[in-house]
Amino acid sequence: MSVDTQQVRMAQALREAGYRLTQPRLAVLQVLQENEAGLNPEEIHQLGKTLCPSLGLVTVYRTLDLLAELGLARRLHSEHQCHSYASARTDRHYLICERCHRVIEFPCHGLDELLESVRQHTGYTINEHLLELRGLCPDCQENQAVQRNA
Amino acid sequence: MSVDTQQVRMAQALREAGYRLTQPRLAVLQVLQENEAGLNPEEIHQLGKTLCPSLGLVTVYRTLDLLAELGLARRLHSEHQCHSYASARTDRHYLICERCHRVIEFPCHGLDELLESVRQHTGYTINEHLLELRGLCPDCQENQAVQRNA
DNA sequence: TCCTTGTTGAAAGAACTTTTCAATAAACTA
DNA sequence: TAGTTTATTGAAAAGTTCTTTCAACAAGGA
Repeated sequence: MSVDTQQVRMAQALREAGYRLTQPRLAVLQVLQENEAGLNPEEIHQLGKTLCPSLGLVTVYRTLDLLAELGLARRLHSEHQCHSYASARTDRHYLICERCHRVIEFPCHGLDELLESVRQHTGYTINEHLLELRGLCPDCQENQAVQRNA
Repeated sequence: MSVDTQQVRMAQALREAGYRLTQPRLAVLQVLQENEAGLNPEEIHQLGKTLCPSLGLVTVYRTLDLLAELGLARRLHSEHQCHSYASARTDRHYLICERCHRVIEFPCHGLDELLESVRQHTGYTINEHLLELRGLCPDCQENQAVQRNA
C-alpha cells in the first residue's frame, strides 16, 4: 500500500469518526509509515517537524492516541510498567486479566517450532521472547456473568 | 520453593556477586515472592515498609535493578515505549533487534493451539496477545562477525 | 468569505525514575 | 566483641516522560 493510499485511508477514517484532517496529523502519520515501527514520541516529533515545522510534541502524543483509537497505530508495550519476581529464565509468559489486572505466569511449550519458522523467514536470530496474553481470569468471567444476570 | 529457601538463594547470589545482604533488600525480595507478578515500584514500596519500615522508594528501584542483574527479578515490559504504525489487528508480533533497535512485524501462524492449551490450563479467556521476540537482525549479525574478525 | 468549533502549541503540572550526598549499617579484622 | 572500612541507605533534588490547561488558530460547513 502506497503512502498516498494510506493517507486517503486515514482521511476517511478521521472523517468517519468525526475528526478533522490536519497537517500535524498527516505529518505524524507519514513519519510512522516511513519508519515501520520502533519510534518513540520524541523521535516522531523530530522527524515530523521536517514535514510540518510547527509540530509540537504534545500533538504527537495526542495524534498517537487518536491513531490508536482508529486502529491505525499501536503502542508497542503496555502502559503500566510492572515488576515481577521471576526465575533466571529469559523467556517470559504472562497472562494478564484486563479487568482486575492480575498477572500470572504460565508454562509455555510448543513455541519452538514457531520461533524457528520466524528465524527462517526473517533471518533474525532470536535470543529471547515475551508472550503477553490478555483476557479475563476465571473470577472476573464469573463476576461479569453475575452482573449480566442482575 | 519456600520463602526461606528463596532468601538463602538470594543471600548466596548477593555474596557471590560481592553485594551485601541487607534488610531493605530482603524486604523487597519477600514482597516480590509473596505477590507473584504485577507490582509496580510504588506498590512494592508500600508493602515493603511493613517488613522494613525505613524502606525508601529509591532503594526499591535500586534493589529491583540489582535483582534483575542477578536474574532474580524481571521487568515485565521493556523500558522504552515505542509506537508503531499498524493495521487494526489486535494481535501483535514484533521482532526487535537488540543492537540497532530496528523493529519489524512478522506474520504469525500456529499460535492458536498454544493459546487454546493455555486457556484450558488456566481457565482464562484470551482476547489478544503480544509476542515480542528479541534477537539480532541479519545486518547486525554480519557486523558482529566482521568485528570479531577484525 | 464568514462562522463555528475542533485542533494546536506552549507552559504548567503530574507521574515516574535517577542522581547526589551525608548518615548508616553490613561484614571483615583484630 | 569492639573497631574499621566501605557498600548501602533514605531524603532531596534533578531529570524524563507524559498529560492537562488555555488562548490562538485553522478546518470545514454555511
